[in-house]
Parts: sequence; structure tokens; C-alpha cells
Amino acid sequence: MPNQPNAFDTHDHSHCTTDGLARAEGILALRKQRLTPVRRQTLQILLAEHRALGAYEVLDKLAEAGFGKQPPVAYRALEFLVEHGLAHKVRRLNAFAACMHPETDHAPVFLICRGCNALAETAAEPVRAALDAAAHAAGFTVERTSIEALGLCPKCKVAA
Amino acid sequence: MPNQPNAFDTHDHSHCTTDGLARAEGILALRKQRLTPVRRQTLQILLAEHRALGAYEVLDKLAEAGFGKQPPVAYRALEFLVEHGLAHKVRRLNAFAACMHPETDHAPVFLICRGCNALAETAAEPVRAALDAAAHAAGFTVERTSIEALGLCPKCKVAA
DNA sequence: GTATTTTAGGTTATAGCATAACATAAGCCG
DNA sequence: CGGCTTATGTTATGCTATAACCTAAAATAC
Repeated sequence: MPNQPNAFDTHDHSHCTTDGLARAEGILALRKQRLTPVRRQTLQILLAEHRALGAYEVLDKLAEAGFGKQPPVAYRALEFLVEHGLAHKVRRLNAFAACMHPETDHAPVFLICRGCNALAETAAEPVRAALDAAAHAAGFTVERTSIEALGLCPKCKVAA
Repeated sequence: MPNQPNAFDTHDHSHCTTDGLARAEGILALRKQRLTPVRRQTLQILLAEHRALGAYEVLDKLAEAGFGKQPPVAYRALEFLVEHGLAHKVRRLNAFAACMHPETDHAPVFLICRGCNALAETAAEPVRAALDAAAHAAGFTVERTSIEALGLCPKCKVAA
């Protein structure tokens, strides 16, 4: 995993958005997929915050930006982004978040702060390995995973 | 974890229900909580199958058994069971399943078969440890986890 | 053993999350 | 440019979940 700041660190957030969009363009170009206006705007909305947004929250922002205001508008864009690893669904929250390292890691591990709703992705490999081992012992073949932890980020821990 | 059969093994399933109910009674007695008729029936419904059931599916079965047929009837019973570790919510499926080892393991790891919908709980400790380590590196304190894998169980793998 | 408090169950209503199905428009390619 | 494919817009609906209020049953206090 590249050494990017995680959501809990103070960082120059303007890079998150610009980098994210640039990387998305690169990835989609390779796959001959189009980053259409709605998709681009949707990704930008997710990249703007290090937290998960509900589909209807995204939809409202899309509507403000002049796109359609019916649920499928948001769900389709989100589905596309998830499919291409540019965003993830956070199942615990029924919400979506931009992927912070779309090139490298398609088995995300989420840390969800219940204090400030910040969301960080963290090193998946050791966790994935442990899960694969446990699954293998049961004769089970893992295809997709959701690994999420709810708790307190460093800042909220201090505040508490 | 006691050496019980997991969902993917062939086993005498009648024990699952009777044992599950007996253990629930023991656990709740210690906590001075009541296993009322709806709660008991709900647990029994979940224990009857090694898969996750949607709340409305549980509700239908409760209604058949003579209990109320409004959503809160099912949700309240399910919430109670989850709270006391007798059932779990499977977030990937928005559904509920009986806990297979309610005394010992309150951080379940689920293996969900996409072929037959069977659901197994597996050894949580190593996975939990890896997750805790990753979280700790980010300064994050884990309070609750959801760890779920989607894939193929041994039988469905052969069938495929 | 009856009154009081607490806990649980029932019901109505509504909120929040998600998708099916169909119509229109925009890019792609012969 | 005509037909194909992909994407967007819209209507309608289904599934998941909870708030709020009322009644009943159990625990506890007297």
C-alpha cells in the first residue's frame, strides 16, 4: 500500500480529491470505461469527505449539481464506481465511500469512528490472510469479503 | 471454541435446535433475562436453518405460529437475541442467524455460501487479532466488528 | 395480596435503502 | 448516417427498519 495519509491524520485534503480523480481516469482508461459527468461528480462527492455517504445523500448533492434526482441516478453511478474499485460500500452503514488506494487493494478493511464518522481504510493483507486460513480450514473458498470495525479514532479517543 | 459441527458438515441437525434453546435458557437465566414465547420461537426459527433469515421472513413464521404480524414484533425479538449474543446480524445480507457458540464467541466471522446460502461461523481469534493490530497501528480502538466472507462452501464447490 | 413499577408485546404509521422496468439520449462503429 | 451499445432519466414499487403510542403481563414493593 502506498504511504498515503489515512483519514485520521491531518493532511492536505485538496490532494485527496485531485489525486483520486486522476487515478480514476487512469484506471478507467486502461479498462476502456468512461468516467462520465455523473460518475465523475459522484466520485468527487465521495472524495470530498473521509466518511461514508448514504446513497440519498449523494443523490441530493448530485441534484444540486444539476443531475437527475431519482434514486437510480445515484445508485447506478455508485455501482459503477464500486465495480471498478473506485469506491466501496460500507455495509455496517449502508453507505458508500471513495476508495483510498484503487490500484492496489480490492479487499478493504474499514475503521469506522463512531465519534466523528471518519472512515479509514487500513492494511488488509494480514487480516485477509487470517480470514483465508480460517475459511480454508472449513473447506470454504473466499471470493469477496467485508471486514469492518466500529470504534474510536485517535482524536475522538482523546476527546472522550 | 467447542468442537461442534459447522454448517457445512453433515450433522444431526435436531441437536442444533435443542442445544441452542437449552444454552439460551442457561445464558439468559444467569443474566436474569426472560426467554419469552416470541423470543423462544424466534430463536427456534433461526436455529432451524444454517442460513441467515430476513426479518420479514422471521416475521412471517412468527405470524404462522400465532404471534403478531407487524415488523416490530420480529425486530424486537431479534434485537434482544443479538444483544444477548444468541443471534447475529449478517450485514452483507441484512439478515439474522442464530449464534452457534453463544457462550464463547462474541466477535463472529461468517462464511456465507453464495451457492446454497449456508452460513457458518468460524474461528474469530486470529482474524480479530490481525484486525486489532492493523487498527492499533492507526491509533484506532476497535469496539465492534463485522467480518464476513462470501464464497463457496465445500459442497457447492464440488457441484460447480 | 394488591398497588406500583418495569418489562414486554401489539398496532399504526412512517422513514430509509434499493431496484425493476421502461423511455430517451448520447457515444461507438460498421 | 444507420444501427448497436452504453448511459441517463423517470415512474413506480419493494424491501428493510424504527418511532410512537397503547395494552398486557411480570416483578417488586408495600
